[in-house]
Amino acid sequence: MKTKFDPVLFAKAISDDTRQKIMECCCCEWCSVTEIVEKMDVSQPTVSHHLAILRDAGLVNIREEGKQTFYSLNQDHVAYCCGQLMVKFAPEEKATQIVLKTLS
Amino acid sequence: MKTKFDPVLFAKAISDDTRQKIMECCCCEWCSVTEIVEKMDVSQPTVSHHLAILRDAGLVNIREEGKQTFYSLNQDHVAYCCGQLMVKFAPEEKATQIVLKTLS
DNA sequence: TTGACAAATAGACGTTTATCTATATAATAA
DNA sequence: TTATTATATAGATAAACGTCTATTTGTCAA
Repeated sequence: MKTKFDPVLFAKAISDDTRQKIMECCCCEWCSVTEIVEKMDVSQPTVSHHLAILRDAGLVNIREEGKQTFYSLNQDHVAYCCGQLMVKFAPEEKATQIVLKTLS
Repeated sequence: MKTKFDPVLFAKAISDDTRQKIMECCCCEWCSVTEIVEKMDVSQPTVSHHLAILRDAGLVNIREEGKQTFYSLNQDHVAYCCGQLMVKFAPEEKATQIVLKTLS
């Protein structure tokens, strides 16, 4: 069971270039905050801030280990949100019908 | 042939509540600006402003007819953008593989 | 040609957002 | 305990954004 889909919350969460870069960083692997900071050109507090926004939108998985916190992109939720966007804003597209079957 | 996909441009375009309401208005039918304004609770210039943002993101089709301008949501492009988002941020999801086949 | 209507543009204003530095919190090591 | 490292939080600041009113542009009818 998914939490209720909020299309504006999702869109806002991914609507920033820095956040999309963070999402790319931890798309296919767990990354600590420090590792993410090293790949970005913004400060550590800025990265933490963006991670909080992604977390609030349910877009990242979190694993705490000692003093480190690891993040990974929640691909499942990304796919779900994109599918819901398609249902809402592309209901007559063939691709939407197909996604709908796959996601439900 | 599609114009190059810009995931931040797309996300920004749909990241506002008013714009999403406009998108709903003209999702499945052509609407004049006046018709859209009537269904919304913002001024006509505000609607025009948001329509311009949606237009710049390629998200609406436009048809001019006399003194009226009709807009309709470009569902095809919405589906394309959502699919590209899935490819970028949910590459390992089954749904993404399936969408990819349908969109290409 | 004048008036009315539809839509876009200009400019002002307040809010939100992205960033930074400084600091706090928490965990580990010496 | 104290120092160090990792992350989060607080507060300040500047830029971006959404909205409004006023005006302009363009089309049509009288």
